[in-house]
Amino acid sequence: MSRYNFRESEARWQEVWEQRGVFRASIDRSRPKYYVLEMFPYPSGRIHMGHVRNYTLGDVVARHRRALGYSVLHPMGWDAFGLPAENAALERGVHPAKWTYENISTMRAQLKSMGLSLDWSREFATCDPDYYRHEQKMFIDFLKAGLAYRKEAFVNWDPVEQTVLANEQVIDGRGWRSGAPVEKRKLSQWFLKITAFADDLLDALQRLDRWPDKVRVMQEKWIGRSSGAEIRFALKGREDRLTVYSTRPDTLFGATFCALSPDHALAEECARKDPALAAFIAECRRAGTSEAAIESQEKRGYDTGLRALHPFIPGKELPVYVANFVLIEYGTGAIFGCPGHDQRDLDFARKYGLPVIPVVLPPGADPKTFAIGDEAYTEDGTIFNSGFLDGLGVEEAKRAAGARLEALGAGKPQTVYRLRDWLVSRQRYWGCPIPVIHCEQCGAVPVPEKDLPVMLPKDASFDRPGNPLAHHPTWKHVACPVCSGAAERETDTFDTFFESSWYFARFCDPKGKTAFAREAVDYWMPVDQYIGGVEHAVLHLLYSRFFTRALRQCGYIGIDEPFAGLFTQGMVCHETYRGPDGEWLTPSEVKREAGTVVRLSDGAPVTIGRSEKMSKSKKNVVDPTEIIAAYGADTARLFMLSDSPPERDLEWTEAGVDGAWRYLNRVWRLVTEPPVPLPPPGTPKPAELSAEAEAAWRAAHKAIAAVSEHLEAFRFNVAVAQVRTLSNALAELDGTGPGEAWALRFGLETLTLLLGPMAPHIAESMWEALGREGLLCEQPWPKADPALLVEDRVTVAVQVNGKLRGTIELPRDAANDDAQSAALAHPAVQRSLDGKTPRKVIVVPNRIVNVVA
RNA sequence: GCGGGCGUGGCGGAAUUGGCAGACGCACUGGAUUUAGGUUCCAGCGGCCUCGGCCGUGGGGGUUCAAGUCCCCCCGCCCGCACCA
Repeated sequence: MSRYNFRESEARWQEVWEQRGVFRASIDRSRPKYYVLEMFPYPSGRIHMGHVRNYTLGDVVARHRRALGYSVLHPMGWDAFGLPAENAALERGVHPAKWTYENISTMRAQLKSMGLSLDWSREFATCDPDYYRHEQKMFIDFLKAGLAYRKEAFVNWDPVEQTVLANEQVIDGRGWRSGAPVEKRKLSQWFLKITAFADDLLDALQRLDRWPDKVRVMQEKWIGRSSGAEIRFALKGREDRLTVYSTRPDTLFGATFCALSPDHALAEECARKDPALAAFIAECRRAGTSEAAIESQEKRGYDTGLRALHPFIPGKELPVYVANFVLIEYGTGAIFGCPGHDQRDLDFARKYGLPVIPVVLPPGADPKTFAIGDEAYTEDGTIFNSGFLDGLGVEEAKRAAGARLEALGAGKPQTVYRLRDWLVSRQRYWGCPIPVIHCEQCGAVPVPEKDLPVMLPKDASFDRPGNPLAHHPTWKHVACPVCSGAAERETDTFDTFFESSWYFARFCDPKGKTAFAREAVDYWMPVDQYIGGVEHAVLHLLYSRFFTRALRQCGYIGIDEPFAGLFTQGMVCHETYRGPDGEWLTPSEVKREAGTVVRLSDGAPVTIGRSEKMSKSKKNVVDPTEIIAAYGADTARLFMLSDSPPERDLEWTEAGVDGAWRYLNRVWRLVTEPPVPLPPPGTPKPAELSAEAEAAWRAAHKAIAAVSEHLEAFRFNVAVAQVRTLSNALAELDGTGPGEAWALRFGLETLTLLLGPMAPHIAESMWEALGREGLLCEQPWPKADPALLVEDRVTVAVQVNGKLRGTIELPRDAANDDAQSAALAHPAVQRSLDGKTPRKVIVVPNRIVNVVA
């Protein structure tokens, strides 16, 4: 018995594909184009199973589309700037560039071992100056177009490391490495004006009909368009006014307090005269900056002593608090509190003994007795206790209140977005330098185009706290491009989402002197199918949508939406293991033994934990390289596609990999050791087919139809099951009857073609073993004959009162009367009816007969 | 806290979108062949059962001739929340 030699085979086919350049993309106007893109990887060091899954899914799409006759673009590159490179520099003394490019070469080799149908000639890394020079020019164009600007914003500042921390690096108010209490600091930073496109980004979501609904909903919520009113409260004894935003101006008569964010200018002003308030504000700032942290903590406040005057009720004063649940980033950073109709306000009012005035009456409630208990009433109803608004519905009252505010000069209706402008400044070394020069005389001046790119200095030092670019002895000192006086470079670099917001368009012409060759971009864009993790559902995808619009406005490209189709894959998970001392163990450190799991080294008992996303911290990782070395890429790919639907989490199991491996060997035997010799390739269908031959022939056509349909719909697990169903049918054939050897060849060739996108190496070998000319990956996708998909006879279920009592065989499309009488004649039906006369019989042709007694 | 998603045998999952629940696998059980090689082949495999059936798609209610699928309420788990990428 000859075993399939995957090592020899995979290496050979990969070389053949590369030598013949079969996956090279080119503009070909005689065919429809198809651009398949998987989210490009961050070069962290080695590929992980998430990559294997992502790139397997994309490769199935790419190979399938190629077989369907499309001109396919399927490129690969590296999202190469980012924090981990700097951490490596700090921890191991490796330069970020060296670390990054070495990782890239390791990971490139790993990806190549997967046999992906990529056009490697288009590869680039975003840290290549030839890449990032273009985004520096884009930024300058954005500046000119008013899409980039500078303003002050709060950051998490680690006083020991002298650096800005990400929210995830702040743990319990302290820096993750230094342990020092994190300060909120205001820094002057660069922003991109994504809010300028808020309405368009929101409205265009409706047209992205090949995106998952959940992603569209997430983006919709993220943009968070709301209409309400801006209300300007007069302050007792002061000239200035307090501006708040509310989505519920209809509840203004129920207002019993106002509240400021701890970061509000007025709060800071009051704190200068009130040390206890200053202490309260400091405490709020320590509690964490993320929206999650702020909104889930206990509501607390501090009375500033200021009193706001109600715009509609003369003489009514509202206390002004500083409250920890008011976000500075949303609206105006100040609110009015209506405890009756907002849960947060209610919690706050109860805690501080503030009055609760209901102003929205639920339908059917009695205005004399209706009162608010522990729950605020947030549904629709009729306004009451509200002067001129009484009797209106919530929506009319919003409009009426807005109009009255405007008439009084105390506010106006307003639309507000949750979406904030994109802060792109990072105080880091390993990123694209922001091409601006700061001059005392001339202000912030863009670097002239002839001086681009602004390159990172190679000789930065990472051994002391702070931004290496800022410390560099010479790099930042330059002459002002306008007045030639002494000036300094901007030492901030771009957020790495900047690079990933346009790489997809660069792949159309990756070596061009300008960012985009219009001909190539116009031909290939948009991406027809984009594939990646849901974790990017909002930020990366929204930034890319914005960036594409900004590039269009600046004349770079002609489209708005970068990704016509989107697919978000699930995570790769694995069981977790803990040894006797509670320490995490990797799957390779344990073994299964008689139903339990023990440690490989000493047989100590191991506790099995639930399956979780593979992560270094829990050690539940399986290295793709080891799997590919042990089983081959095809087995790994097939397992990735089997069982779990691609959008759901996949559990990696040893048994599942074995199953995929056994299946491929089984298929190999089917092709190389058929029960009878196969007729030569191209033999015409014989006139006579045995019943078995006919069944196998039909099974092949059904498999073509089913696999095609499921591949289109991203149901790859079902497509794999259908391929297996075909191999089961072919294994049944003994080949001796009329036409059976022919049917077997037809079935095996079909099987090979269908398996091609999933397990491309073994499929090439099968094609060769079947004696066919040419490369399998260049064969057209097979077509199913619709006439062979339907059977002459069908099995129809027979129910009595909706319960299954048996089945009957009928000719296809039999008359309803025939179906009915056949069903009534069924012994089980007679038994169930027990002499009763059926009241009604429902016949669904070719499916079911339901006898209602 | 807010937002999003998911619950079907021991396990992963399937089910022409309202029409035979459990396709295809994994695990397991019995048998055959080979037996030191990540074998292969055959049979069985939701639960209960008086062998005629009864119960079963997280739980409870509803619509319908018919519900995993549609509607209402509840429970559990997972993910995101703006400087990780």
